[in-house]
Amino acid sequence: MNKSVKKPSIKDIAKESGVVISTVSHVINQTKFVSDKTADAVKKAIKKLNYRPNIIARGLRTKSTRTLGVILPDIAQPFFAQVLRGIEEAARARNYTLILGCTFYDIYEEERQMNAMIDQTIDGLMFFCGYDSYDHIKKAHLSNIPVVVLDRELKNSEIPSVLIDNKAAMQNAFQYLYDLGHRKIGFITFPFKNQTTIRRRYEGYCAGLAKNNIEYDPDIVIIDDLMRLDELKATYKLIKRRVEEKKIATAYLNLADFLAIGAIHAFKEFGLKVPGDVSVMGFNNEIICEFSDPPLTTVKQPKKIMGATAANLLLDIIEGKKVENKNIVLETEIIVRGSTAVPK
Amino acid sequence: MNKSVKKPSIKDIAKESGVVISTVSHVINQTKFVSDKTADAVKKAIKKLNYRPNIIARGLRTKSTRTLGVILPDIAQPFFAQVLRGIEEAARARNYTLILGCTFYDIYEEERQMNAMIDQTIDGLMFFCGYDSYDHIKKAHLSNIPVVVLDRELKNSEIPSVLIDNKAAMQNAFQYLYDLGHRKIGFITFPFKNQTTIRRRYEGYCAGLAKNNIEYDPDIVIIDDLMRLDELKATYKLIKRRVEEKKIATAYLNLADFLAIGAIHAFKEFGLKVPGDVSVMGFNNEIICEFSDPPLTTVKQPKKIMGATAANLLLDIIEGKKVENKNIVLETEIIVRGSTAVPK
DNA sequence: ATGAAAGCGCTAACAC
DNA sequence: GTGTTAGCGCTTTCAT
Repeated sequence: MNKSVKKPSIKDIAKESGVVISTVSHVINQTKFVSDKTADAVKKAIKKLNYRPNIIARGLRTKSTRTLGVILPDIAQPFFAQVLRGIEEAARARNYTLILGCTFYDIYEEERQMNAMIDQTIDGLMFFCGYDSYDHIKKAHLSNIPVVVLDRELKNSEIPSVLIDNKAAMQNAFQYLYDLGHRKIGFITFPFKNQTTIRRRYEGYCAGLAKNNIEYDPDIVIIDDLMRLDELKATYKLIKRRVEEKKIATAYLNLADFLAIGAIHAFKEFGLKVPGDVSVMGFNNEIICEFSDPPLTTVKQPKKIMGATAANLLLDIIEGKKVENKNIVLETEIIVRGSTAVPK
Repeated sequence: MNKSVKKPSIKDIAKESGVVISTVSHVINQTKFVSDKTADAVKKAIKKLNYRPNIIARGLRTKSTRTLGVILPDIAQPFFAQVLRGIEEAARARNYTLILGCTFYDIYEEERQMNAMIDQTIDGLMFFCGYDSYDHIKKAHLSNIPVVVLDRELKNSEIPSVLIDNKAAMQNAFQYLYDLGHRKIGFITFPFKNQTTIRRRYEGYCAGLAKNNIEYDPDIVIIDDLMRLDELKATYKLIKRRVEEKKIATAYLNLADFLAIGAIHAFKEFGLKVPGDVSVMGFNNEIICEFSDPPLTTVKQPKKIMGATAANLLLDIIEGKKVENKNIVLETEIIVRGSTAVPK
């Protein structure tokens, strides 16, 4: 039916070029000197049979597959997708392939997939944790498989990490609004039980209050799990109540851009002008910020750079390069667009 | 320094449990009956030494790695991320792992990465093509590696595919606007040289015109490469000119949601009300549609289902199941939100 | 400069 | 029901 031929192996090349397989191996890997004449013959045979070495077999010998594992909660979230893009480019530039696993914020999946990847003898692992449970990561690290954690820092451990200073970034955002003249600054977030990244941003908000001697006002802090990406309505309801009760700040910081945009929708719906009546600020600088009306002022995370930095750090470790700093903190930046202004 | 021990192999388990390695293999793979007693001993040893089989070695023997390759242009685009999510879930449910490659619309990368994956002896390959060049895919298919193509159909080939009917979907969208009362319906798109998916949508627009006996009016068709995701300004400029020249339709279909949202921004900027003065319709039903102001009426593609369908199709083929339909066309649906209305 | 051969960890055919 | 063994495709040590 199909004239498809078995993939040629190193043996076939040896036979074709009249040498022995180890010689073929040496010309492929340039691991020993081979005379030009034989080398040419081998190369010709390789081309002729369209031979490419079997990475699996090589991996079995060398214990390296030039493959990196990436575990993250949900590829459909733009933040992860962007970071992954940075990882992908960096890995590719150094000739590594990526294996991807999504955990959907399931801690058991995290561990299960990690083990599955280790079974594949990946050369290293990059981790976005869904929650603050790190035992499995520490286990991997202890059994000598190189790990880099993203977007989180594992205190009191030797585990390398790449992240931003979420607290400082949010405090800067607070200060930006304060310096604009705002004194009633609110905060909108998910709950942060067991999720350090979220908690750190909240701490940044609180630090901003403290620094400027403003008292914490629960009326203008919305902490609710209902405001999921697909639950714009919940955000409406939460904000509607505050508007009706006139418990509204002159400006709101948000855990993330899409929360901010949900809030903007709600404010507009209830007759408040953005930024005229209320300023709104996001976090992450997703593409969506530019498409919002008004465009969203936000805190920019260097997402692609974060990915590339982590990948290169991991590869440096794998390749035994000397790395001076294993806990890299990247800079953030406030991107001013149209959703913030001086208060009335 | 580190007390880390070599990973146990099947030999270690054999020794520990006092049997021979093939027996261990049989209890692991349940490939032959083993007496309860020995099986228990083996299982105990496995647990004790925390043994997990080396997938690489197994792959070398069995020619199967339970790994699927996915090649797509850019993971940071929500459409691909969503489809990938469907792939991931389906693959995981059937105990397969994913390898990911991004090509960034580089046709050489497509082929390079495909080959790299085949070297890894993946069990099958899923492909989003950046352009209409399929030779490398056909080559893979001919050398018997199972392939499924997404979002595109390879006419006159045996290659399985999963996609929507882009032409019909866009024509339906046209009809929706027509039935609303619109007679001047415009179209905004990227150029579609060598990109079938885009061209099919354009054809759907034209078919809608033809079906309703409306003449093609170049004044209200915008075909331009400048309107990239990060180029909101280009969209402004393109639309501004039309507004100034009063060459504006009462409704616009768009190749994709973000183009539609860019258009909405521009229209609003130039004093036109959406949907009062002009209706706007997107394509894809990204999350962003809900966050737009007004929320965007659009054509929904079943993205996760597309991914899952493709993954299951591929796995059925790999596992030798009988599949009746290798070219699956999924249904689309018009999602009505606030950006469309009857014309004034 | 090239060849022979062991062995990575596993599966599967075959023998007992 | 369990054991023996060949071999997947490759790298690498050692001989020549």
